[in-house]
Amino acid sequence: METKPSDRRVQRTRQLLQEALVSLILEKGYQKITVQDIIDRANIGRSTFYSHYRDKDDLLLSGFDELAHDLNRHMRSPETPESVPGHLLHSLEFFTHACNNKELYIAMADSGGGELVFDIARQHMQNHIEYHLKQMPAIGDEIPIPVITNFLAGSLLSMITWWLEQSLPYSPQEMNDMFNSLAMPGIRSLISTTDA
Amino acid sequence: METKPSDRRVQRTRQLLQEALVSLILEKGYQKITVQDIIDRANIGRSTFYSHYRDKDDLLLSGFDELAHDLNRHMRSPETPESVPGHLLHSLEFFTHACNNKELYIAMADSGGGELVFDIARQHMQNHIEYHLKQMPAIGDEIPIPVITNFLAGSLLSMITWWLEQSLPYSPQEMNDMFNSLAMPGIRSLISTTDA
DNA sequence: TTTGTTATTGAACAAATTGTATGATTACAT
DNA sequence: ATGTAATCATACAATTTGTTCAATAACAAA
Repeated sequence: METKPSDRRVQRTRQLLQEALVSLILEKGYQKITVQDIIDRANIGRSTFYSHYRDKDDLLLSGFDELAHDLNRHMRSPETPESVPGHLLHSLEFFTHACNNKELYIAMADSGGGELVFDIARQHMQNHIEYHLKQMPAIGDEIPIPVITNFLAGSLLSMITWWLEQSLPYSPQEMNDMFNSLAMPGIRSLISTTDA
Repeated sequence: METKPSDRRVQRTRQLLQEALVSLILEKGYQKITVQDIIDRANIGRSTFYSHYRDKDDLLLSGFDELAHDLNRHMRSPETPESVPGHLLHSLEFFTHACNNKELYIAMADSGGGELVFDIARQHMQNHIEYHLKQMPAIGDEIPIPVITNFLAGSLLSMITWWLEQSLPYSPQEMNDMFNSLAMPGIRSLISTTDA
């Protein structure tokens, strides 16, 4: 894939807008940001903004999309073996990715953009988690899969958010270990041990 | 506490506004609601609205406050014994309260008001959970209390939200049982069993 | 350098929304 | 019947939004 020559200007414009948005979120929170604020900081014309994005929301979500794609790329790279004893979810990838892109993550998690982004983030996580759950040894049917999935995605998302708000007081590995210590015993207890 | 005679009109106005907001949230989502929408539906004058509430947010949060107070009242009523074997958190109260006030809860959890309300809801839950955690037999210090608290509040909140979005497919008791099956094993594993 | 294409600019614009201020009107207790 | 307090209706300036359009700038190809 070659980038067309004329695309460079476009890309530069989009990047300036994204950066402006992120810095503004960290300053005053997403809700209070106005389109005028964004284009002022980015030095971009008003009509140019609206030729690229429909909305303020559109701009935010496009940034989130890139982030999600990047995360997916890291997820698929099989650096981590499939079955580490206690770590069945590859949750470490979430923590490290959040750590490596903390400004973006903090901006996303911060007041305002929240709700919009969180719904999508939870959906991503649930897809990922569901995939791993299905690879696990037979899980009893006492608790429906969607409930388990939601439980794991919710607690993981909550821990990551807390971690970001606290300015990353622990390493990704430590956070992941704690998450697994808290969340996985409940999951393991569901695995049918009747065949042993 | 007697309600002053002139307060009745005030109360009626406030209630009309609250109800209008809730019904509008369920229709179009909080974000897209305008103050004009609210006062139109409630048949309340513009200036009256602003004499009661500073904002759209203010109106939303005032409704949430009432809900939280009501929940606290139920929490304190000692109908449920302090130490049910597997249920150390009184999490059942959350589920039943959500069930009894589902319209309000759904409106609160629904797209838009989310972020605002969720921060406060999580804070309430964390306070409650922290109280219960401190009453538990010595918990090892491998995992800091705030992490545990956040984990529990996050997963509980996530499960309640999911439950509401799915239109209450299970009973409060069932939901609570599932939550405890998933969340508590991780907590129990932290309790120092060295003294047995 | 010249030419043609495409992105960006700047300004102006209507529409909608916000929060405030005002005097008239209503509800209600005494 | 009277007085107080809440509500109403309307108007208002200030922001914000998203669109339009002609002028300008960037850039590739000739």
